[in-house]
Amino acid sequence: MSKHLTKRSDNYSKWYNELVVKAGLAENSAVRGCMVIKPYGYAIWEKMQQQLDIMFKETGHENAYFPLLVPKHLFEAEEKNAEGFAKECAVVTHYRLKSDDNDKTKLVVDPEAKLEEELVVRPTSEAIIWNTYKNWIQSYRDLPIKINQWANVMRWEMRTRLFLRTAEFLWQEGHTAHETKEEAVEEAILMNNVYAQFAEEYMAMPVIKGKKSESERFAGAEETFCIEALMQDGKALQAGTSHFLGQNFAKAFEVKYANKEGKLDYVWATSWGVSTRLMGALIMSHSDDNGLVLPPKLAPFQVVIVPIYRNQEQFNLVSDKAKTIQKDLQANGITVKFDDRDTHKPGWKFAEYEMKGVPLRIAIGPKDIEKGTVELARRDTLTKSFVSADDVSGTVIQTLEDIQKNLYTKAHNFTTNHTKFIDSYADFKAYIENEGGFAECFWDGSAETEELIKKETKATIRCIISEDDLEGKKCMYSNNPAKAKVLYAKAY
RNA sequence: CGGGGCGUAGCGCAGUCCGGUUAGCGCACCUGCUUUGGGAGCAGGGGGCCGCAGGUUCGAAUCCUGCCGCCCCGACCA
Repeated sequence: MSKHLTKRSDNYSKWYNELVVKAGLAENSAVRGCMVIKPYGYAIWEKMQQQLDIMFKETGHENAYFPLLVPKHLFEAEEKNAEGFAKECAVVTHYRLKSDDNDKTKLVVDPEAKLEEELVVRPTSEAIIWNTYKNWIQSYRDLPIKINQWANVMRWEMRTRLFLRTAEFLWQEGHTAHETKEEAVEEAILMNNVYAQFAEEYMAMPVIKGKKSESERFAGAEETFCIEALMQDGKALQAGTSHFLGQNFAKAFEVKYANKEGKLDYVWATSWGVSTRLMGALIMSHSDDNGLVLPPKLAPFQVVIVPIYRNQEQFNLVSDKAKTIQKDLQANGITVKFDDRDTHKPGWKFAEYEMKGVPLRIAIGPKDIEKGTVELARRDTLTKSFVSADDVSGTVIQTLEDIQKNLYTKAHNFTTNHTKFIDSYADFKAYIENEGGFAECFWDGSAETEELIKKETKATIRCIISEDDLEGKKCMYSNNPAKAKVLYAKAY
């Protein structure tokens, strides 16, 4: 492993790519656009999953699993959804290989084994799920259905980047069915709020909640709610989306229920998801030129203990102390790794855990044993202090809380400092070009304005913040009466 | 799919223009000794179908042709 990471100020994108690899989170694989998520990276994803799963269950959802492959006729049933995803679908056309007649060591697709109907590798699961819900729903007594699935999906993207955009990615997708429009809208908003809460409390990442403009909406949705986060390079990252699907899928799949009056009606739907892209968001929100910085609530281990010693006798002494502290911390619910490997030196370990973003490091050496102290090093501030070995747990618990808060505060200040209200297009262009960040602006609600601004500046409407109090407000671009206050930014 | 670049050890690269001993360097790896409070030092060692397939030549990593793959910039996107 090389010693240094490219600096963010030199090349942000290179910094990110190197960081993901050097911190042991993920790497590119032999499959185009698909990544291998390595154990340390997967451990973070598991932490995210565990917490989200708890939150989904608290809001009344159950997990289930639907097939990876979707028959083409089902996939095309909801027109807009099909059209939106058609360009990036992997398709299974055959079910068998055979050895090549010209070269027995090679395999070729057996032309005899062509499928009568192609199977689409799911880019999202609405189709297969709604086709299933059709069989599950007859009466209002069958509603609501609130299901989540943890799965992989595939979207054949042109250009991929580890975690931010890969051809295959892991995510969760919630799919719910409701009696009324109001209930479905409420559900979509609720889940967007759950995402926002997760981002802020666990990822320590401030987000802006809003809804998408029509052009940025999910294919097949009536309304898309989203959370947007600002990365350190001033670009926005869509961190989660929650869709109110209206009756579009119910109509496409003929999902009707008998209501309390005995009349048949189409059900109302939502879907919502967050993906391994959250890993990218987490990495970019807090990390620095020394490597990853993780919030304590999502770190695979919150504390690492590094022993320092010259000989076996010292090691035994230090190791005893370390194990006592480790047990005590574990008893307090803190995850601790004691790195007693003799194959690497302390300095190497310090650098390594800094790269991996472990929130707190405890070093214990002969001097500490003498003085009854340990050295405590914070990853977020890179500061070190000596604390009494008698109450390490108390100090650690307090410090971990501080770190979690500090990361949020830092990110929040960054977002606030890089969010500007702008009402002149000239200022807007200069801001997007030179500073980067969120721009709050009034918008006339037209797709033309949106499109032109995108063409001229590469900034897009990340979300609509509000549609109230627009009396006398003018669109920054067209000067026409404003229909909404929106957030613009260049996006990932 | 348009424009640019690159394929040489696990990783990062030099060598290619101008063909010529045994293909080299850094990191990593292995062995030994000394080390261990911020990525240790010295000594020794292992590892290459030079992207693939043809061609030119006495001789090809180097020249020619074709193919494949990857990266970057655009269009597309959670």
